[in-house]
Amino acid sequence: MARNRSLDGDVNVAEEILDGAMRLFNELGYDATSIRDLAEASGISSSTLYHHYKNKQEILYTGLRRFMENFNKVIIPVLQNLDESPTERVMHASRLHIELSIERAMELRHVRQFKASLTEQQLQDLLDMQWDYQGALKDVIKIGCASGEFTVADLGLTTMAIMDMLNGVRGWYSSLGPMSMDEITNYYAGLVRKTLSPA
Amino acid sequence: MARNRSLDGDVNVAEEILDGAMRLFNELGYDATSIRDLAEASGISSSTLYHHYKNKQEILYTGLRRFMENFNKVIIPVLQNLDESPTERVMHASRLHIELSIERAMELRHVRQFKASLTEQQLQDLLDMQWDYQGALKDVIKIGCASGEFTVADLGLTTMAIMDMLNGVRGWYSSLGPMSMDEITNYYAGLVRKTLSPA
DNA sequence: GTCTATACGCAGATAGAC
DNA sequence: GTCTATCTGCGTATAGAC
Repeated sequence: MARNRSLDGDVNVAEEILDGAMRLFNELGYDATSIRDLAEASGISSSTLYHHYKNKQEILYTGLRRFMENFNKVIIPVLQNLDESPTERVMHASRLHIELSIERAMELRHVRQFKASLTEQQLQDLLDMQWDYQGALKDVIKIGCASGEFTVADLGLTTMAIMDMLNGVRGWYSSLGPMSMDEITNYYAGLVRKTLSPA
Repeated sequence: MARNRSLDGDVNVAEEILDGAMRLFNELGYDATSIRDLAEASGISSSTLYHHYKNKQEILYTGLRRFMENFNKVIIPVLQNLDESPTERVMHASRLHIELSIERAMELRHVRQFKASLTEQQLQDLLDMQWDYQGALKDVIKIGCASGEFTVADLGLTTMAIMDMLNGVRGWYSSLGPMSMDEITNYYAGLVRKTLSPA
C-alpha cells in the first residue's frame, strides 16, 4: 500500500518534493518545470521548498542521484551473482534494467541530457555511479568471454550498444500496441544474448 | 569551402538562422536557448528574426523537419537499392545513420524529446517522417527474412532495438578515446548484422 | 517549517521608424 | 527587411511574519 501523508503524518517532505519533481521533470523537461509547479505538486508553497533544497538544480541532482543509487543497488548484485552463469546474469539484468528505467521515470544514460543543468561536480558524481553499473556489466561480459559463453570483438562498444538498446525502450514503450512488459523484457533479454553469443 | 556571407552576399538569412539555432538547441537545449541567443548567433537583431519565423517554436519545427528530410533523402534509397542484398543494405544504412546523426546535430528518434515544445500537428508531421524511414528499414528486414538471410522473431521490437542502438552513438562518441568514426560505424554495422542473423 | 508578499531579471514577442 | 525601444508576464529566489 502506498504511503499516505495523512495517516503517517509527515513521512518526509523532502522525499515527497523529490517524487513530484522527478515526475514533472520527466513529463515537461527540467527547464519547462517551474518552481511553482514543483511546489504545487507536493502541496506546499514555493518558499517552503527552499527550506528543503538550496535551489532547483539541487532538486534535480538529488533526484537523479536517488534514482541511480536505487538502480545500482538492485542491478549490480544481479550482475555479480555467482550462483548464475554470465548469460543468466546478463539476461536477468537486462529485464530489470528495462523495468526499472520505465517504472521510475528518469533514466540512466540520459544523465548527459542534463549536462547543462548541473554543475561539473554534480555531473561527475552521477557519471561515476553510471560507471559503476557499466563496469559491473563489462566485468560479467568479460567472464563470459573467458568461459567461451560469449564472443565479443570490442567490449566497450558492445557494452554501449547494449545500454543504449535497453535505455531506448523507455522512449517508446507507451506508444506500443498490445504488448506486455514481460513480452518486451524477455525479447530484449534474448536480443542481448544474441548480441553476445559466439558468431 | 564553407559558404561565406560577405562573399556570397546574403545567401539565405532564414537558412543561416536555422543553422545557428539547431546548433544552439543541441548544445544548450531548446528552453535554455533564448531568442536573443538565436539572433546573436546569426548576427541579426531579435526582431528581425520574427520577420523570418513566426515564433521560436516554428524555428525548432522547421529545423527538425529540414534535418529529417535530408536524412530520409539519403538513407531510404540505400535501404531500397535493389543492387545490394538486404544484409549489405542494412549495414550500409547503419553506417550512414550513425554518421549523419552525429554530423548534423539533431537526432531522429529524439523528436519525442521535443514533444512538449511542438504543436500536436508539428509533432505528428515529424513522426510521420520518422515512420517513413522506419518503414523502409522494416521492409528490407522483411525481405531478408523471406530469403532466409535474416531470422527475426519480432519485427517491430527488433527494428526499435536497432534504431536505439544506432541513435545512441551520438550521445557518447565524443567522450570515447582513440577510435575513429570508421571503426565505430563498421563495428555497429556488424552488430546489426549479428542482431538480424539466423540464430 | 510554513506561510504571504515581493524583488528583480530575463523570457518571448511587438511597435513603429527608417 | 532591419533596426531601437519597449511591453508584459513569468522565471528563480528571498524577506520577514507567525
